[in-house]
Amino acid sequence: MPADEQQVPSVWARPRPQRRDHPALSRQQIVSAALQLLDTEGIDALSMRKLGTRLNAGATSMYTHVANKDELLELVVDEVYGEVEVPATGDPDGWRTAITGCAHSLRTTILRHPWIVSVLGETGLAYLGPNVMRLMEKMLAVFEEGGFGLQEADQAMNTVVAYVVGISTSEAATLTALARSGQSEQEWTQRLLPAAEEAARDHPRLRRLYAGQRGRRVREDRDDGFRLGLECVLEGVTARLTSTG
Amino acid sequence: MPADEQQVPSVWARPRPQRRDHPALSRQQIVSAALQLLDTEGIDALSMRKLGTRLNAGATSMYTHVANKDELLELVVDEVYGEVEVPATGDPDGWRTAITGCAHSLRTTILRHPWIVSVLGETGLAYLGPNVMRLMEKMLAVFEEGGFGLQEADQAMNTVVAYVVGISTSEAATLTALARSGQSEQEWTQRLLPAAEEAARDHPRLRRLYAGQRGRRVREDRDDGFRLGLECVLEGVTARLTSTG
DNA sequence: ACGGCTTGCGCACATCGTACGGACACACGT
DNA sequence: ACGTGTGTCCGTACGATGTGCGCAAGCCGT
Repeated sequence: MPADEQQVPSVWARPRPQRRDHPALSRQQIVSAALQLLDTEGIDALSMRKLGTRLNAGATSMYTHVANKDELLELVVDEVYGEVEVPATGDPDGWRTAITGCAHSLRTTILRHPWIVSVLGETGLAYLGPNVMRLMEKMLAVFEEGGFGLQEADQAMNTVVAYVVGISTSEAATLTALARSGQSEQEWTQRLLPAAEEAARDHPRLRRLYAGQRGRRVREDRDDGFRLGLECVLEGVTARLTSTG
Repeated sequence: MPADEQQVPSVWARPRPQRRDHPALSRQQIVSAALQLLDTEGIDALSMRKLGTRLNAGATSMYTHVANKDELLELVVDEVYGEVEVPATGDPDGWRTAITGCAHSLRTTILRHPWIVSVLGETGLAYLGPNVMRLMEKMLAVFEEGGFGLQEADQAMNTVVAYVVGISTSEAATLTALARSGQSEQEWTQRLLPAAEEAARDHPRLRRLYAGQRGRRVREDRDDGFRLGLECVLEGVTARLTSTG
């Protein structure tokens, strides 16, 4: 070993890359990094090793802060639910606009993190994360202030959320497929349309439907469809679950 | 032994374990075996190797009939959608009962194959499988016979399906978690309830809700909730998308 | 000074999807 | 009769994954 090894400190002499001045990793950091990785590269790209590298950490270092990958995903999902906004209601008639706002916020949140729908089927919504609890409580509050009883508020919430999640699942799957294809939405639909028309050969109604929307069905159409469907759901909820409806 | 023993020749005389008289594996066989494996052991248990073993085949033999695992999953999903029944409508007012029946069939189909919801987020509903196409066409037909225009029928179908898929996603996730825990539904909820109440500490409405359903929320309640929500959705669809509503 | 506690990490293992090339049985042109 | 495909099956191998285990190293109370 040379004497002047301090000049270019050899790996051995290095004063340990300041190890434990304070914990270099935290659960929150891990969750944030995972969220970012998921958003930029999709769900298939999330591996513990890659996540570790992002955090200048070893692959298995996360296991001191998180039990396993599934638990990490649950944490990230709850983090995402924290982004959903529930407008406050002023007057008793404001519940419908508040819930409408909440539904839109939920949808855009899901579409901002499209990978989430391939995790929902495993965690469900009933896993008791704090942000999910907060969201549910707020929605229940809105319905109650709107004159719903607790049971009816619960039923209404479940119905609305189911609709939003259902629509968003299908939309998010489309978004993911589109992102994976690397094409623009125009190219993608143009390339897919012949196959769709072929598959609809024996189905006249589907053929008419496709023909009617040749090249369309872009974001604005999906937004309108969502809005209209939501109005249907709220209409029915009003009619069946309130006395004033 | 009869003279025509060539019909059942001895094992040794048999002309090679009939290799290529006709292909030993078929796409349909593979899909069926995969479906059975998924139903009995869940989505994590589906690996190409295990599937091969089930079929007395090598691990990579399936790739002559199926491009890759994702494509296999798409095929299985379409197979499952083939189980959904759409009752026929006689009179123009029958659309609502027909769609109700279809919605129930869709839900029970999903709950019979709970793993499917963790695949829906990747394939979506718009992947053009023949059974999905047939299902959509039938639903559109029911709505059209009920007096809906094509656009309105499409909108109504999307709304109803979204609601059903949304509800079923959450229910299927619960079922999967329950199956993984290996406990009975009673044990499971009993064990989870303290955690739920703890998580609801700062959320009075959720606390009341949990208190009100101590130990309940079993299958009958979920069925009733689904039915009621579906009525809401159909009510709104009637009101907003038909002229007669 | 010393021993426990917490945090991070290198290594190893089992398992996964699947690319590749060979083997085998048939169909067919010559 | 004999090559020459052609379609089917599988043994092997490669890279990647989740994660259990044990060690190292700083920190803290004694």
